[in-house]
Amino acid sequence: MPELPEVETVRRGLAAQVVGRRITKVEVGRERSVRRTSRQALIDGLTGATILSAGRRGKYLLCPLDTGDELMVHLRMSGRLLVADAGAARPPHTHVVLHLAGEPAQELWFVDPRTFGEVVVFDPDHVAVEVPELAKMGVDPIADGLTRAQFAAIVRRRHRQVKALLLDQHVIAGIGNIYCDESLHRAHIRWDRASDSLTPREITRLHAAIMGVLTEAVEAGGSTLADTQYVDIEGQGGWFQVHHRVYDRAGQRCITCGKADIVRVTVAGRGTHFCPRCQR
DNA sequence: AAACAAACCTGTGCGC
DNA sequence: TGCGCACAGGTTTGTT
Repeated sequence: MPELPEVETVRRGLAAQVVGRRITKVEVGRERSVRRTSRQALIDGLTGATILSAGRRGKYLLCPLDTGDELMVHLRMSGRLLVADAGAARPPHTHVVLHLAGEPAQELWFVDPRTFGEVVVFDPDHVAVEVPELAKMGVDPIADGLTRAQFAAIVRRRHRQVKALLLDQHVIAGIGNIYCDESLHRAHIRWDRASDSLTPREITRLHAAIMGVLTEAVEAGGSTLADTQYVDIEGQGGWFQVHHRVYDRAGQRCITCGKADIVRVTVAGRGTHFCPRCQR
């Protein structure tokens, strides 16, 4: 579910509400959410620790602790982080609860119906062993910055369908299905173009589209679809979905050209939305 | 190297 | 109203 803009919105919520607070107690309901290590490892690693900051790399949330360890949360498809007053009724599928010291006492809930997401505490000195994908992650367009020259090198160096390339977290970190389709539409490029066939002008357009879409989506607090699955740490939805031009608009008239209908195809199991007239 | 299918799970929305 | 199927913001693994 959440892509870079949604995870960044959650990160900002953590920075505003959770950073600086001490974790007084940890509850783990469903062990699957902490499967990378164990229930006990999470409890031992977090109890008594203070959260020093809230960072993000791609779709990974990373919070250094005063113990020297680091808290990592990945929301995957259906994960949510919510802050609530201590003792408040918890929603279904609340698998991890961190009790936060302070006035008022609050709780940070990890809620995840599909249980693809995970919570883990790791030692950053052993990141390559404990969270190996972090070491292999590509450039984050917002956190790291991504210049046109860097982007040009990335697309020219490989021969891949451009959609698959944009979704590959080892290459560029943070773009998911929504923002991929929206960026390709904004750049007027079809999903199945070979990355090394893009002209310099197309590379310029696509780079600008990615940076623009992601930046605007972060400013909008991300996208909350009809199922209202994604919400920020206070339970509020984002509103970038009102700017979607292709995602989830199959069969509807293209807003850009006004002359063709949005087409949806399945590529590698992912719904792919585009305008056959605008994108070539 | 690149592309696809399946796997991991639960919930929802749709057609019948 | 109920049933069964398709599908969902992600990532990994195995197979062509």
